[in-house]
Amino acid sequence: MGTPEISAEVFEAMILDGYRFVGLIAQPDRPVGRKGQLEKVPTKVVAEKYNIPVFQPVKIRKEYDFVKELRPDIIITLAYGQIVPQGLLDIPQYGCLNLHGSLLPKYRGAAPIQYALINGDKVTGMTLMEMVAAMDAGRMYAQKEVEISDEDNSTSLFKKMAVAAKELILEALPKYIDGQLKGVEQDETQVSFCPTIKPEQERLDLNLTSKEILGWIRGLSDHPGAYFILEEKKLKVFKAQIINDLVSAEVGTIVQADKRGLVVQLKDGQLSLLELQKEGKNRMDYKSFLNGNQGLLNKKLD
RNA sequence: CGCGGGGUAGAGCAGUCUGGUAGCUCGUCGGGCCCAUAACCCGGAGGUCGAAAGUUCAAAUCUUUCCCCCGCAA
Repeated sequence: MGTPEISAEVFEAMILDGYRFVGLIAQPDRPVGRKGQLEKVPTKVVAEKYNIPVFQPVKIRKEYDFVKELRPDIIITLAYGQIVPQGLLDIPQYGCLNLHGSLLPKYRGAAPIQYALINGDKVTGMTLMEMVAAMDAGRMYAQKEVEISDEDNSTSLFKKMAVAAKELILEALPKYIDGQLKGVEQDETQVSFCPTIKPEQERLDLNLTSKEILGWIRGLSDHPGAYFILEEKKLKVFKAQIINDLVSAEVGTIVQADKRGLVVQLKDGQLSLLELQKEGKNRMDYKSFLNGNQGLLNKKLD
């Protein structure tokens, strides 16, 4: 069970490693883009390539009887996107395993990879765990750490996590089936959550510290992108760098706008904006942006 | 028929309302200045103005149709 690109990668790696799938469960295809055309979810593309049956129930909570007929030995889940009901968890004889994008018990929930960046973590990882009714609360069978570099953003970290997820499942699944993995209960005192990021959270809050703002920029880049407001319009920032801890102007003021950089004052330092996109325009580097947007010095972002 | 912005030199933009010599910033090439430079000065190259049709003496600009890109919403 899985839906987005990272799920598709791991799915295909398992197929190529010799695992036989009796079916794929994914979220329904959704209209994408301005034309509202339906686009196949990434895992579905892989499933069709290998002639694996695809199931896309609108509400898995109610529609899961078909799974009994598939007679799966085990169910593997990665970023499916719906809560899986107990009735479904009870079907496979070897149970249900979930690949989660954090080092549990930290970051239970929908957006663990983004939150690792938002919080400026240096390390995160994938956890292979038992699925239970409570979200991401089951026993842990194996983990694989992933280092986060300063250059990482959401896109690059997802790629690293996909690699880790492939390695983890291919190493650990045979051991699990042989009963070699005992599983460890999660330390409930260390649990933290990372709910879905809402659209209003994509707007950068000038009350935050420079590190926190940089975290949001990295966590939301390349998609959907975090933004400031400049002259009533959204100004997305995809890449930025903290250049010093000076405070020489009011927070939000553009203190430099020339070929050396486009720099905004934050409450505890100055942030150089490197890749931007104004509403209705293409994404570009700061030099191009400044060529077409002159006179920005001393203006304010909100 | 969901709402909105846009397509002009390699890049980013102005010019379109009010038709009349193709403009700005940057890059690039050549030269100069300097101990030196991403700084400064001088000069050059580089455009079928997204496409097609129409109106006009004359269209980047007005009319019509089409193509493509982006933001929002889903």
